[in-house]
Amino acid sequence: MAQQEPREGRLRPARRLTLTEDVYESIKTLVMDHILPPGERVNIDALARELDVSPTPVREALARLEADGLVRKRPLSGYTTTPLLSRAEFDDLFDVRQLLEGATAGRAATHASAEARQRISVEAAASIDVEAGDGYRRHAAFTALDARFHDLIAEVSGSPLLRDTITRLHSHLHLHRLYFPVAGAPDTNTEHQRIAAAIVAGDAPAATEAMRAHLSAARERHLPAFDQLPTPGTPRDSA
Amino acid sequence: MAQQEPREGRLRPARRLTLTEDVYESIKTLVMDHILPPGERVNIDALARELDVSPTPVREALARLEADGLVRKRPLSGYTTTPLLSRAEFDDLFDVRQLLEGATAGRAATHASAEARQRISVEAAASIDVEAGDGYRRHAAFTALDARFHDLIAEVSGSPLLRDTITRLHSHLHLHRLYFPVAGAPDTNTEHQRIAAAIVAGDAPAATEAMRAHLSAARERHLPAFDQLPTPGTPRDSA
DNA sequence: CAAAGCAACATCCTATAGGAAATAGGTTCC
DNA sequence: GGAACCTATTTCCTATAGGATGTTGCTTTG
Repeated sequence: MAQQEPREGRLRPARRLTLTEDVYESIKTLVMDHILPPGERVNIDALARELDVSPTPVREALARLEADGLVRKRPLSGYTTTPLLSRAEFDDLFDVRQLLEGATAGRAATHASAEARQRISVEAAASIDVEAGDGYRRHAAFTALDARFHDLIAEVSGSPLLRDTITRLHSHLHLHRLYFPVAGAPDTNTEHQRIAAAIVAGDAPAATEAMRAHLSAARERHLPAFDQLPTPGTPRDSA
Repeated sequence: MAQQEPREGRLRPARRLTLTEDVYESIKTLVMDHILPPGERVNIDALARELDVSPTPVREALARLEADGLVRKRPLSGYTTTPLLSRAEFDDLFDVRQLLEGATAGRAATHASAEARQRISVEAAASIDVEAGDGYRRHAAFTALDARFHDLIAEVSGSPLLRDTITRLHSHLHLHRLYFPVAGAPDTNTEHQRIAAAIVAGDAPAATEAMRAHLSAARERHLPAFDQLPTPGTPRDSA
């Protein structure tokens, strides 16, 4: 576990309405940031002690996270964090992203309000100031910005179902290797601006194509992560 | 006291490995079959008594169902079953289905094994014997058959992620009005066979188009359900 | 007669305890 | 020396009890 705070400091910042909700967000962050390593066993009691709550809300939060695909539950053996994406799963993910997000970009170009187009344009332009910060911090900021841009387009597409589906997919993306050098930030910004321009211009086919090209390029940028680190596939999936 | 003997009639047929899993399936069936009406409050204790288990596994199952979108949880007010789909949500659902399932049909046509094509062909042909049975029984059988056909194509498409996504969508479809006269069974069979033929022939564009046309027709067939019954939108969503 | 305030109720949420199963380690036998 | 068996520990899973909160119905007042 290796969590520094022994007892007094709580992980969750402020009580929301229900404790379970807070625990859910806390564990989700733990998994997303790989503080709980992928493929690792998750001890319910230990986690409950760590968060200073009873096992019950932890169990409930874990059940939700299982449906989200962030943890797995083997019937009589407890929970484990979902293993890292294999090369095949990663390719599959980006295939589906191209399909879904290409559609959202096209829909956004077709029927989006003027105010929405403005927001997209601003968001794409704001991608510049990511240069600040260093290392992990910089990477986290970049990832968050990218996620926000894609989610914004999904929101504007006018299909709540499509947006939810894509959001779910993005959670899976975080199961990818988080700590690999992100070299293509400038390229990403350029591609984002191309997409934004097509949407603002109302050119649906161009927006779709720009999005698909962006995702294709992003896939290529992520690819080296599979060669330079050990255990490319599922580390300890003994099921 | 842990292994309680079968008291009265139990809802779940046979213990799987974990009690929570059984409870999850039981509640899911209850919601799918509208035994728990859409938009209705779900009492945890009452449900636990009904299933003859403690509230804990019920709570855990409900958490999973919430992630599935079958129930909603209002922070300090308990769980409610998801309201019936509104017209807009229904249209949205079929838009996304056309996008996703059109893709699966095309992919199936492109790269599916000979054995898989055979299975699809058989499944499409087997759609005939639905004529037996009466009323609810017949409708349930037809729905199950339709779901199996679509799932089979998704499975053969070679994209696990796409298949999972579609499966999740189909759960939402069951939130639609379950008890409306299904008049277009023969049409459905014909359309299914057209799709199957295109996949067997390896014609991806034709398979995609056939699937999209099928879903478009199915949408039209379902449409009257919105006119002949009360509360077309969200009945009691006071959030 | 309507609206606001109050009180009782029902329900959810959290905590704790005990039983059952699987895993891991050591020992014994081949 | 290796493999299988047995035992002990750890962990999960289920059940029950108590505190806190939202909701509902009734009464009272304008």
